Amino acid sequence: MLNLRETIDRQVNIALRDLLAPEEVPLAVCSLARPGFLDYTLSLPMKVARTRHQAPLAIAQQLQPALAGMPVAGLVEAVAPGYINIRLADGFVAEQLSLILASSPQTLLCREANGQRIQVEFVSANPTGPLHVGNGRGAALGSVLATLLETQGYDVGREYYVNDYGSKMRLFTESIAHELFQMMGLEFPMPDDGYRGSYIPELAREIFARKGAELRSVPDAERLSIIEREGRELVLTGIRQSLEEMGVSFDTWFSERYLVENGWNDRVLEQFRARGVVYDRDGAVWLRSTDFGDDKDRVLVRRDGEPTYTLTDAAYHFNKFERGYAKSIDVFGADHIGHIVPMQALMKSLGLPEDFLEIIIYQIVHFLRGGQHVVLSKQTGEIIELADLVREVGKDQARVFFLLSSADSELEFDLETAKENSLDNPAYYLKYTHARLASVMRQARGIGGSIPAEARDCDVSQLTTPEDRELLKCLLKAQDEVDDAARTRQPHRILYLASELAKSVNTFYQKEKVIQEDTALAQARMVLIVTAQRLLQAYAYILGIDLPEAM
RNA sequence: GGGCCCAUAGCUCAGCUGGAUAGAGCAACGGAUUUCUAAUCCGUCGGUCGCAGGUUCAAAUCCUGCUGGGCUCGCCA
Repeated sequence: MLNLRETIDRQVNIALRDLLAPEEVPLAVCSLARPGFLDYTLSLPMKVARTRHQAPLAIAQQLQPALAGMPVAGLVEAVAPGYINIRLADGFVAEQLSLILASSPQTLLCREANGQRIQVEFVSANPTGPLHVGNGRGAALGSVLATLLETQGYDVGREYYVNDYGSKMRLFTESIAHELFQMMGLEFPMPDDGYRGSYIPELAREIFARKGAELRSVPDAERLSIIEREGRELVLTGIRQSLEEMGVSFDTWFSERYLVENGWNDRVLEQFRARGVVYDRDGAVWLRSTDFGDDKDRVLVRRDGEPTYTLTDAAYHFNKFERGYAKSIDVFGADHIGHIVPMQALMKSLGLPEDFLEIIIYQIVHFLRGGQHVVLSKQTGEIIELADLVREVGKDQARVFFLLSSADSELEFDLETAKENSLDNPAYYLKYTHARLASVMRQARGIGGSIPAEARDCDVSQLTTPEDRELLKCLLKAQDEVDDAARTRQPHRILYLASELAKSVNTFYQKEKVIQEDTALAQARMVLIVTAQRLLQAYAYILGIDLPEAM
């Protein structure tokens, strides 16, 4: 599908080539005019009025004739206080509708492959327990962002970083061991900061059932590594499963342990040494990260010889780079907000490209039930596991509700509303709208009407009501909006676009009859409905939600 | 105290490269149903865009300061 702004800008620049000074050219960009209709507007006259010592309106009038000749233009008007409004030519609009009809929901909003590889890393919760409801927001944002970037032609890798090395993992293992050893009639002390969730005894029982005999026959040290391996696998299986239930899948599950055991830390440390950005102090190895914008230097290797997460993070991102990614977009929760500066300093100190790492932080989610804030704790009996949430409200409802606000804003997730079939539930609204359109198509086919596959001959001039024009506007601006959403990394905007489209469809539906005498108007309306449905499906594809044929 | 995020209608939130009268849903009130799905639609009510400066022909949008809320500041990850 065409990016209209780009297309129009190009034609504007050609039309005005001889009328603009070089420094004025960048100002010749159009945007969608505000109130209704399909006009694209150029505010250039007001921007150049001062340097030209002319009234904006006079400049607009002066440029108008040249623009009137553009292929995209139907009507070009100079209006006060100095805008030039460009109404699209009907033939051009019909061509756009044709492009939509010729596309599948998966390809409709897609641009050509650009050969660049981008990784989106998201969720990446420690494999020391099941996913928490809060992880759902990262799952939704990351998965939709990944698909959104694919529409822009990127080769996207979805990755989950498994933090299966280090002190957290040891605590996890020892917490299970404490339970498990009891079952075996042995003793193992519960670590001070051990994990105390009810899933720990469950894991212990599970491992005991599967590996009990083996555990009896091996020495203590080996027992712990068996427990660690088994515990990790069980937890990861659960995590993978609850993400799948939310419609989220990954291309790679990347192990931290793998990094460490395959010498990536050492490699990166050597690199740091070669670049002269490390020093030894108090028995530890430090990175001079303050040279790269950090507010303090960071320890890379602890006094006890163990690598810090800082070193492993450096190794991990260096590894991503070595795997051929031009960029890594990491999606983190608000508790990682303080990591941005140190992480970027790390990238700089490694000599990675300036724009290699992008970090998206999403703010916290508040859950509500019946208008009351839900306190997430086992004591209150409220659900805290993502899997339970998805089971309660449904996959699509969960995805949609996690996208209800921009990642930068905190989010209120109302569990009751998510289950309701009402207007304040966008998931149902989208589904209902699609089913309604599908029903119209069925009726049209039933009475021998044809569903158009081609719109080039569609007489767009028939579409004159505000409802017609509003729907056309939704269709034509779609690619521009999606490109913007991808560029600014704002997946939630796709949900808003879909809801806006659905609203326009329903308003149109209520006001205008589609199935009627076979006239030019009826044909044009049918094209409008079919393209609207296709676009709705394209948005749903990016959002990862399913739209039913009937409800 | 430092860093980052947020502050827009009674509530929850959108608001794209600054542009023409600041939008949506909910809530409140009033309408539409012999009809292609009323699980819908229309209308009314509702705003000093946190405050104060600045830049600009033009600021919710950009800059500075302030106020309030959130997250975060480990040789944990």
